[in-house]
Amino acid sequence: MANLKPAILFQALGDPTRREIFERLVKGPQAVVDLSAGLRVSRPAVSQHLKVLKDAGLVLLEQRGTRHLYQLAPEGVTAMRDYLDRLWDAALVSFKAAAEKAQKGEK
Amino acid sequence: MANLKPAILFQALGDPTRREIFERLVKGPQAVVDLSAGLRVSRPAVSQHLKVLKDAGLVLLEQRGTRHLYQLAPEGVTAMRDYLDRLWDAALVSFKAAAEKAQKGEK
DNA sequence: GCAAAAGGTAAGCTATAACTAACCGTAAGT
DNA sequence: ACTTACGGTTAGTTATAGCTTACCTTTTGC
Repeated sequence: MANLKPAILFQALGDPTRREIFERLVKGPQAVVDLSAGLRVSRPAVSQHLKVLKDAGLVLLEQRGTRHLYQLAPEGVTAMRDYLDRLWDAALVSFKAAAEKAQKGEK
Repeated sequence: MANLKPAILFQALGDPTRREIFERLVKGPQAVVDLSAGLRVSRPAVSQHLKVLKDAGLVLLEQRGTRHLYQLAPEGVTAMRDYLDRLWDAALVSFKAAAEKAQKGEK
């Protein structure tokens, strides 16, 4: 299935249009037509962006007849949050280590 | 100062090299020379990336003589986490709303 | 005062990401 | 069966992000 690798996730949300699509899906599942209405890019462009988001694991697809309903993928969001959390923790650790080292050095 | 707007933040971390630089700074403050050693891009490239990260508010600069020490900017990381948290909460809300609506509809 | 070290900036090149236009497939309605 | 709605895919174009090379400034050490 999806990678859920930070590299792919951040790159996917790095594009403004893609992030706008992503944010619109917060309100609930939406079809491609509804999404492209209100966006200043063509419908094929939206399709391409959705493919990127789906491959990244940020979005899920449910086909209802001809309508393709896209919605947020919880795992994608949590994966990014986890990444930032781990990063943050690691930063705190090395910050503490540096502080203690400085203490010893001053003694 | 820094924008701390999601658009800028995600775009900054969207680039692989930039994310690698960012992750290296987790271990603590580092100078440009040290950063570019081990990266397969030139030092000017690293400088340019650091400028982007700094403008985005993800990185702080402290000049010590000729050495420019870069370190993580806590606000940048927390800004991204907050963004994802809010997004997540909003998604939960609309999910609940949709579920209740479906309930009523089935009654 | 001069050389070396560190790093930012400018100019120019290149790869690629994002877009549109055109096309095709499929499901639903009449 | 024919038509309409919906949406994915391809081909081709263009803007730009990222890179290197070259250059300049500033600080430090001798």
